[in-house]
Amino acid sequence: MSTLAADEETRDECQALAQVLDRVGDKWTVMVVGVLSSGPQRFTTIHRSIGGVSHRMLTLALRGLERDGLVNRTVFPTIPPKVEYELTEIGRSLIDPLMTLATWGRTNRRAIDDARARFDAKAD
Amino acid sequence: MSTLAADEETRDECQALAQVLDRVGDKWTVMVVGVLSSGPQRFTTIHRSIGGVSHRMLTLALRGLERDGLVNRTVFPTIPPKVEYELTEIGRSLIDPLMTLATWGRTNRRAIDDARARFDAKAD
DNA sequence: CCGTATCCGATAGGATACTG
DNA sequence: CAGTATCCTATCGGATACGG
Repeated sequence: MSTLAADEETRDECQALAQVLDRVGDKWTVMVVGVLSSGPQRFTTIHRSIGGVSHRMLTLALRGLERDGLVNRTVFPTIPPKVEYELTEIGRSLIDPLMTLATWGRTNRRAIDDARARFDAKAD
Repeated sequence: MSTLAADEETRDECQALAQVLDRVGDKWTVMVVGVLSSGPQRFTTIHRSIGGVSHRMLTLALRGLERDGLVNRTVFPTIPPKVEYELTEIGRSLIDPLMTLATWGRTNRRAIDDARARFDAKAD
């Protein structure tokens, strides 16, 4: 079987999928997961690694991940303060599904860009 | 290996992933893919199957998918007009990656909801 | 039946500046 | 260094109505 919403049971799959996208479908969250997949990182390190993300949005993305239990936040009460973020077990379990999607993207990027160009050309 | 952005090569993965989410990360697109995964459907049928989507947003979602070559649109010049949408080969190839994500969501939904509740409780 | 246009509110997201 | 608050803009998305 390879359908997502053929029957009642798979309708549930769509809901689950929608919830996942609600969590990681924003502009920066998956980037954060990607950066943290290589190990614990400090705020500033993440910030530089991603590049282009505003201070504010990175904070929000990290809060969201922490709230959902995908990321652990550890504060070292030093001066200046040091805060480390790391993926939790469940956070790490998200990497493979995301990799699957990324692979699909790399495989089909060219075809999609071409289709898009053709579509836009027809639209004059 | 199980990292997303450890080195330069995998940074590319993140870009690909970001592009995929740009395409399917909106509120309704994956629902449409889900509905169409069971075969060609007319506009109104899709509209009813999803439920809750506005006429306008469904049109936009379908346009986007058509533009990217994930969906074929066929117009039957009858009166009243009949328009059928179906996944293309590349569109169907997206189903499995999405299923992987959906499965992750179903598996971890409970844990995430709990973590969220705990986080919100602490925040008073 | 299908598509588009218009209007409107809600939210995402950037820039900046201020605290500890 | 890390987090928060404020302001402002652009985009998302719903409701409605009209055209083919």
